[in-house]
Amino acid sequence: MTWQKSGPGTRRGYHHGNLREALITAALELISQKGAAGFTFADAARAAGVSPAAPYRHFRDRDALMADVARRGFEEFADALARAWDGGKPTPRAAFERVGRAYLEFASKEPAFFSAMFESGLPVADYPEVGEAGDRAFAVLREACEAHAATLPKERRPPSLMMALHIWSLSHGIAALFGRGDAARRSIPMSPEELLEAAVLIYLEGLGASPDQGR
Amino acid sequence: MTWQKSGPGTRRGYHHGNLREALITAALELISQKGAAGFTFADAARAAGVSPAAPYRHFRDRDALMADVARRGFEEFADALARAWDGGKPTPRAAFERVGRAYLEFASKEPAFFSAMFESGLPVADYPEVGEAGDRAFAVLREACEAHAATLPKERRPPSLMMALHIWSLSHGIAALFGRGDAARRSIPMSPEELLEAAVLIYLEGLGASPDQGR
DNA sequence: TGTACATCAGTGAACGCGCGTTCACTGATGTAC
DNA sequence: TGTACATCAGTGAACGCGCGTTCACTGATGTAC
Repeated sequence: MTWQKSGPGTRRGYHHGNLREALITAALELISQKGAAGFTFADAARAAGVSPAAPYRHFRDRDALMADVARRGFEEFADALARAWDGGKPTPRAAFERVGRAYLEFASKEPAFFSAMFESGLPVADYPEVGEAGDRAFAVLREACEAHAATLPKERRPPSLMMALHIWSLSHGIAALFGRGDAARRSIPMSPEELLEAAVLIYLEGLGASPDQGR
Repeated sequence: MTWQKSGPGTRRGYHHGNLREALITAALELISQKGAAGFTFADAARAAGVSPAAPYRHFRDRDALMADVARRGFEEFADALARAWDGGKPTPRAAFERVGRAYLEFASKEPAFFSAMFESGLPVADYPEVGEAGDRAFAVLREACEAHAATLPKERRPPSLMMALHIWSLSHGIAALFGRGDAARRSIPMSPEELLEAAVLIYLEGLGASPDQGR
C-alpha cells in the first residue's frame, strides 16, 4: 500500500481534485504559524499531501502562490470593510466606526492574510493584481471618509484622501503593534479595539465633529 | 598568496580586530538590502571578510546577532526621540511635534534598524534586553505625552499612556505603510512627514487643545 | 456501448545550492618571570 | 630584555539539511467515433 487510503473525508486518488485550493489553504496555515518569511513551497506541498513537484502545475513559483494569497486577502479585506460600511447606514459616523473595527478584526482573525498582504515583501511591480486588490480595499475606506467629511461644515471639510490615509495608518499601526496574538508583540492595558475607537473618536472631534454630530 | 593583502585601509591580518562591530555593520547593510528575513549569518561573515565559523566567536547564533542589532536600534531610537523632545523646550507642543517627526526620520534614515526592531520576528521572551530597550524608547514618547497632557484643562486630560499609544501607532502605521523607500510601498501625494504632522494636529485638537494652546 | 487516444495532474528521483554548525587546527597577542 | 607559555580569535574542511527546480514518467479522466 503505497498510496493514501481514501476513506471518507480523505477521499483522494492519484489526482488531488482541488490542489490549487488546498495549496492556498496550506499556505495560510503555514504563514499563520511561521510568518510570511518562513513559509516555503515545499512545506505547502507537504501540507497538502502531494510531492514537491506538484505545486508547479498550479503556480509558477513560491512568490506566485504568495501573491495569490495576498490578492485574495485584499479582496476579502475589501469585502469585510464594505460590509462594515454598509452604505453608511444608519449614519456615516456609526458606519465609520464599524469600518475601523472591521480593520482590526480582519488583522486579528486573519493574521495569515494580513502577513501576506503587508509583510510578504513581494515585489509589487511583478504582481499588479495584488496592488489593484489593495486599491479596492482602500477605496472603501476612502468612500467612508468622503461620506463622513460631507457631514462637516464645508469650510473645514478635510481632503478625504488625507483623512483616509490617517485612518488607514492608525488602524494599521495598532494592528501591527498590538493587534495580533503574536508573542512578539507587547501587551497593553486595553484592547486594540478600544485603543482604536478612542483614537478615532479624538481624531474626528479634532476635525470639528462634535461627539454627537452625524449620529 | 592565500591571505588578503593588507594595504592601507584594508589593514587586517589573521585577527580581524573588531569583528563584532564589523558583523553588526554588515548585518545592517544586508538587512537594508534584503530585509530582516533575508539576512543570514553566513552572509554577514562573507560581508565582513571572514570564514563562516568566525561569527560564532562573538554571537551564539543568527538570532543573537539580530537581537543585538534590534537592541542597538531601540537604543538609538530612544536617543533620537529624547533629543527631539529636548525636555519639552520651548513648549511641549512644539517639542511634541518634533518627536513625531523624529520617529519618521528614524524609520526612513535607518530602515535596517527599523526592520530589525519591528519585523525581525525575534522571540521577544528570549531577548529581554530588546524589550527593555524598546520600553526606554516608549518611555520618551510617554513623557512627551504626559507633559503635553498637563497643558490641557484638568477635567479633560487624557491618560498619557493611551495618548502615547495613539501617537506611537499612528507614527508606526505611517512609517510602515509609506515611510520607506521600499518598492513594495504605495505612493501618496504628500510626504509621510506632512501626513503625520496633519494627523497629530487634528488629534491634539480633538483632545481639546486649541491650535495655539501651549505654543 | 465500447474502445482508442489525447490530455491532464500527479509521482519520485535527482540535481545543485546555500545555510547553520561543529571540529581540530593555528597564527597572533599578551604576560609572567 | 628575552623567552616560554596561555589565551584568544581566527581558519578551512566537513557534515547534514531542506529548499527550489527539473525531468521523464504514469495513473486518471474525458471524449470522439
